[in-house]
Amino acid sequence: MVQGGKPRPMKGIRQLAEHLDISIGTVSRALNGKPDVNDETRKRVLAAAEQLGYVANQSGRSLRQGTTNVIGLMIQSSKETVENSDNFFLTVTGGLQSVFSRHKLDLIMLPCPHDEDPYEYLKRMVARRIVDALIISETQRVDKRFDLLAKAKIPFAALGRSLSGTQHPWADLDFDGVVNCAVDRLVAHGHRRIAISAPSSDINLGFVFVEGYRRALERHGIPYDPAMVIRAKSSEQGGYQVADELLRLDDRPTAVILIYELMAIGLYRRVMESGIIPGRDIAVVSFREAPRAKFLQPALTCFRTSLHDLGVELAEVLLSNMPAYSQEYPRQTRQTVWPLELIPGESDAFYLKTAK
Amino acid sequence: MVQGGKPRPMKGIRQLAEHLDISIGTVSRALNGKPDVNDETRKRVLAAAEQLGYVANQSGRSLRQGTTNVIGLMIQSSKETVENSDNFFLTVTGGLQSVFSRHKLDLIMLPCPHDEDPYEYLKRMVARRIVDALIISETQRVDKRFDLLAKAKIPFAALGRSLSGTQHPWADLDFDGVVNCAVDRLVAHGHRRIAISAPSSDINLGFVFVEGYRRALERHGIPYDPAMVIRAKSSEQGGYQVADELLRLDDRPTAVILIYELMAIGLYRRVMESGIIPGRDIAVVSFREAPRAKFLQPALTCFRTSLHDLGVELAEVLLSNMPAYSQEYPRQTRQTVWPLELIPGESDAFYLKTAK
DNA sequence: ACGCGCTCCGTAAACGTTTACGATACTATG
DNA sequence: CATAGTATCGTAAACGTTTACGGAGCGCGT
Repeated sequence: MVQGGKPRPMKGIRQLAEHLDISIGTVSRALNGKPDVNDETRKRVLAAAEQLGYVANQSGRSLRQGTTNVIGLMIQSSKETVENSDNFFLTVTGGLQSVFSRHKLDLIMLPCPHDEDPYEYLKRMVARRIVDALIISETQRVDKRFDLLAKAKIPFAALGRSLSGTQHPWADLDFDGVVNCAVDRLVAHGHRRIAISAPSSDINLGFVFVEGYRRALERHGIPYDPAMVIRAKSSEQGGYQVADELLRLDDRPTAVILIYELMAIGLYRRVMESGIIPGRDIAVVSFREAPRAKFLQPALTCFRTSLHDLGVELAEVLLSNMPAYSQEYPRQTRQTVWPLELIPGESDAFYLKTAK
Repeated sequence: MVQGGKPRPMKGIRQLAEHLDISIGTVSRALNGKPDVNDETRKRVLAAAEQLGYVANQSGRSLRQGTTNVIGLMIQSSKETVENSDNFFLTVTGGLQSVFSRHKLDLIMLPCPHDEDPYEYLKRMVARRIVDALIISETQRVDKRFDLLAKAKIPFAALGRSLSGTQHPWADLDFDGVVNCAVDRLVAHGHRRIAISAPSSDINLGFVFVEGYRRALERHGIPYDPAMVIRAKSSEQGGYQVADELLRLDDRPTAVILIYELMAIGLYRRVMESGIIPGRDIAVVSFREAPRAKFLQPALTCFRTSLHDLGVELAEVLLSNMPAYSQEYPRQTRQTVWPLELIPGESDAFYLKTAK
């Protein structure tokens, strides 16, 4: 019977060792599942650790092994993001964690303060060595952070593509595919004057979206008209504003593609104020489905995907780039575009009599 | 001219020291602003550190001083939270950071995985000693986490009150005040049959909300009817469901108080399906303003507050409980209820002809 | 000359782990 | 019986900091 003393506050592995009358090295090996330890003693150690509530001090461990078992997810939480993201991050985080937890990796979120430069913030976080690897989000078209991370030799992956070196690993929603599908559908309905909304910030997804739109038009032989691209915030207000600008045009579009579904709420509101009914007088197709807009009438045609699974994918992209896990997650491609599924509604259900 | 060698990869304070030909102790003191160092040498050290890109290894520092300069904000991101929180956390986080950054404290968010018990998760995080202090959110009515944190002697504050020991520091929205104001307003309009929605989870704010409602009714001599309390998720769907249940009642209420504004969207939708117009046939008052619902017609009567400032307040509550900062943030009270401001709309603007 | 206080700096211990290495006891093999 | 091999364990160094302690140099008053 070793069973000695009541569980006093545990100081460290040393106390645990002398409580068991075993050397500190063996205790460490037992706890970490190293082979050089007798099954019997390992059981004793684990039991005692459980009973005394011992857990390894992360600082000591990190200092020794140079690893923290923590993955960081940097989010900007810029003013626009806060208003729009609609729990985008929390959902993706769920997917990330479902993978990481299998490897005893913890995910923490690193919110960059509004008043700090994201680049400087990231630099600080990298320097602090509080995480083993990083996921960055809201990638800009050219994003200095990629160079910083590459130079610091810290494994990373991006949620969202970027032009800064295409060899960087990332996972991104399939903006190309979505906008292609939307244009195809609208053209098949007879539309040739199709407007599109783009985010007001210089986040890269906006460029990808508009470029895909442009190429899709080209494929159908429709000339690209810059007046058809409306920059607006990705919120209800933004949608309202988009509708406002479109109504003001001389040559009004017959269809509009929105980059974020919340915008549809504002757009519906504005066009209805002018007696225009979506799905009858104007076709509306929106990018990503938001739980919010399910109540729109007529039902919005939009695209859906599992953000949770996107998180899973992104986690695997990252792990394949971490030396300690790369053999477990082999990869041929380091970039993935994540597909979305069309949800047909009634907002683009009417056929336009082709003029020509 | 000390200026030697090109900036090779920095290993630690030791290399920095021998680069400067100064002892390692002095370098440390210089970097940390300790008094026992000549101004001249301090400048040299800081310059060299900047030039060589040296930053202290956090693990080493933490190990030595037992402090990390990191504050953790635990969020549950349960299924319900993910759907509702509507960037609640990101906004509060902004306020938290604006205070913490003044003290060189970094905030990280700790999202508890869906499949892990929050208590166990918190225990792990505490044990890891990755943070100096913790903020927990979504407090339950009885929340074991308070005992855990108290026993671990780690400074903490809660976003949301709890019954588990009223001496714990927290900041919370003024549910009492809001529901009182709402009831008063409705009663003044002649309503006496007032329904209320409550969250389906056992988060404490639900209890506070309903209890406040109950006391307010009592104050007006209106008997409390359990049938008037509808449990539902705090989402559009939940609002839809609330309306559904209310319409099914024999003795329908003439007014309803919602705990979350998003619910109003679903509720509007459902009652309108039955030809009932909010603000004419039924009075609707909602708790917290969400940017989403601004487009509702008729305009919703609800309550607004600055979640950013709530974050500031909460940060100060926490700091006042951390020994290193408590003299800078002295406090008489450790709990604060955060006020909200009524935004009158038209959804409760009609006067009921008092029956009696 | 002596002592005292002050400024500045170097030395070394300590924080809690992990792990390379060697030591011991025991088993199997010749 | 000698030797090699194996299983298990103890020892001690190392990770990068911070900081208590003491020492050197200096000025100044007695």
